[in-house]
Amino acid sequence: MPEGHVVHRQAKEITKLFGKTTVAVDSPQGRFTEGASLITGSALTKATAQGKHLFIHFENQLAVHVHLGLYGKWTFLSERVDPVGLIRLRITSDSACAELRGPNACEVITQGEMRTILNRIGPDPIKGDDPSRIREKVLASTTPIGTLLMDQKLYAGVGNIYRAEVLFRHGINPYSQGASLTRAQFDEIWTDLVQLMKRGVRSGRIDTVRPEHEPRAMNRAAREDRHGGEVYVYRRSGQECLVCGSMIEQGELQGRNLFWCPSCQSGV
DNA sequence: GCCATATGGAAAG
DNA sequence: TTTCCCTATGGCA
Repeated sequence: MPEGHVVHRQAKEITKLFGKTTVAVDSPQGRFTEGASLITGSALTKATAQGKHLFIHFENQLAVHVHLGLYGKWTFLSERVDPVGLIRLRITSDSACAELRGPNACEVITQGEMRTILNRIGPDPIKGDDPSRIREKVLASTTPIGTLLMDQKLYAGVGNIYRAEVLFRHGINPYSQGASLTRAQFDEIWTDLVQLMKRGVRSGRIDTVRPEHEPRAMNRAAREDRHGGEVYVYRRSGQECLVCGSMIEQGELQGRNLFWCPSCQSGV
């Protein structure tokens, strides 16, 4: 259940474990048996990520496109073991084994199909992409910024946690229209996402609390939640804001949980 | 055992 | 805007 930073880590891990290796691919669950037959025996060259999409490239020019969705999960092992649960895709080499459960998407695609997918995904802060092509769209939009941030055609890799946290860090109300932001605010948000998400790639967790608020945040995340990081508002509704002490609020936007501080994020 | 929940996204209406 | 799909887990009987 990752946001973009985790997918980038997984791409690196898969490349490290299996890059330039001829692997065996199978589907213990059975739903990817046909796809597996198209690539097993071909050398895995590398894995790459754009936003939350993962691509595992093979020497025969085919690739496996994986999107984890809400439930998907990779497990990396040093050797193949008896399958536990429903394993859609399994990659095995002499020295490693990767198991994939519950993905939203797991399919073999051609180079052309990969381009089609990449073309509909927006710039990715983690890759250092240029946000200029989405700046005017956001600044002209009557849609809430809290919705725009979750739109993968605009902000590739941003999920519910980064959305909530970056808006808090800039004092922006999630319901403010994109058009109500200044150009400077757009740029601040983007720059901050680049830093936060790159840090997430390095650490494997989402930490958004600034050093000066760190003492109040210490160990809260570990006690309160299991997403594995220290945050200001995500899943902290009903608790005190780490900055001003107000109660964090919870709402819903596009069917997803939304968290914000009504005091710190009262303005645009 | 049963139920609610989850860091998503696409299809259906 | 609602429904559906994918799977595992934790809380509660």
